[in-house]
Amino acid sequence: MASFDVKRMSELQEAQPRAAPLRAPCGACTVRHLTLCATLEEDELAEMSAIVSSMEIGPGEPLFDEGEPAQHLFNVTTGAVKIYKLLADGRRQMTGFLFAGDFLGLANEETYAYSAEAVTRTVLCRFPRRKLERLLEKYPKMEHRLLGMASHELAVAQEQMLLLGRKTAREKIASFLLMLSRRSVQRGQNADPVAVPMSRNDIGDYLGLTTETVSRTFTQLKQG
Amino acid sequence: MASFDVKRMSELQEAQPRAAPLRAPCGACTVRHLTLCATLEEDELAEMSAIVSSMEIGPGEPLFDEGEPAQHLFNVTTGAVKIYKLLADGRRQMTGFLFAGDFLGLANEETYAYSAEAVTRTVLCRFPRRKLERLLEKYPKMEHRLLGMASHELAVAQEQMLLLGRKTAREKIASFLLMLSRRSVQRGQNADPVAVPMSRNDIGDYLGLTTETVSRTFTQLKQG
DNA sequence: GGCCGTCCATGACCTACATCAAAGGCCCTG
DNA sequence: CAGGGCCTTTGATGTAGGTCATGGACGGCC
Repeated sequence: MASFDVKRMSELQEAQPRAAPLRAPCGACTVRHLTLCATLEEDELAEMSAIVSSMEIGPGEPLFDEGEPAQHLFNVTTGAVKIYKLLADGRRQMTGFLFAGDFLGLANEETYAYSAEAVTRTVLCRFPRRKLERLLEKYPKMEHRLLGMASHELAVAQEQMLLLGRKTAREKIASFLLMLSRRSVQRGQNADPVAVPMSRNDIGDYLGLTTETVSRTFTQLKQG
Repeated sequence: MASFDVKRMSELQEAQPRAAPLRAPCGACTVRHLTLCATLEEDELAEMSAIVSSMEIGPGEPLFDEGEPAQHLFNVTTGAVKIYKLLADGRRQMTGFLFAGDFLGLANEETYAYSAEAVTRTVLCRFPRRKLERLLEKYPKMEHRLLGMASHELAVAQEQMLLLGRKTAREKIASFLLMLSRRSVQRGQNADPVAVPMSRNDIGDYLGLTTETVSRTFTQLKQG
């Protein structure tokens, strides 16, 4: 993990006893305004509470794998998750890093289109897919919200394609750090000494670079 | 344009007098089953007809530019459209090629997140954004359908990130041809001598390669 | 406290693809 | 039908970033 002191601190803060899946008190949710649940009234929130459960996973633990039946959807409460796709020979492409408030598991096929795994200790809300779908049917404004989130994701994905296809290593790293900084601010944290919770290897697989190039470019940017 | 005879033929077929925007007879739409409108009943379709207009643009003509106010959404009826993002110095990344049945213009910001331009002579349905949004509000199943389409787009985008970040030039070209072939079949056309309506340059900007590398790899694949 | 595994940094070298250059084909237009 | 653009192909050469190898720092574990 390493890197910036900020990180060490936030990690300590997050430490808490591992608990069995637990009914989540959605009313007290700190990231609700960022998520799917932002649109809900008091009583609707209760219906969400009824189908959601909370779970926690540690660094490196898988959430689900590409190709697996998509039975749950998730919402990150605290921590960070990476999502990625693999080629047969092991080459890997991260397609995103997700933080508090981000949603994952959306799939219109019956199986997940990518794998997901915790970067740091992570707490998530878990929704059974069928039950959530029934709720979406009942409350179109939730589906509307979800469409907004999906089309935002789509814009982010296009920006990432621009990065992967056309930017130099320096530009990739710079864009990456700026992205982290912006997200950090969004969540009310420091913008400048930004926490970089993921490994060089993960970053490389996100930016279409090797570990070595990431490392070299970091030191180059620190100096220059 | 060039390439396969198939192409020349389809181009001739498509030739037709340029007409002013026209009320479209949605009932007769040949690509409806592929689109947003697939879910609609007779009377709902009439409401769509009431807000849609048809338009036609020729090869190279812009549909809209990144950053422009997003006032319309579009559905491709015949032809092909490319969508792309630019860097300040002119580097370009195609983020997609769209064919009959594909939807574009979705934006949760007030402006388009990418530019769009015709590859071949193209006919589209055009929906005023506000009016379509009102219709979506009225018919949640349309919004549901749209969410399905968006999440499909998202899966495609992730596949493309894998390609851009981790595949070799050969693999990129091969994947590209397979994608064209699959889409062609979806639309009831030939799978094998597949039509390649876009230029080497466009393909390069789609795959994160230069024109020269695309050309070389094509000849290499033809031989090997 | 010593051992191991993982991460990070850095150097030496290599290669896939970019860049630069030139020439032929096709289409349009005067 | 001659001339100019644009697209494509192909060759020669350059280089950003990959690959391979080494060593040091840190952390977990017996």
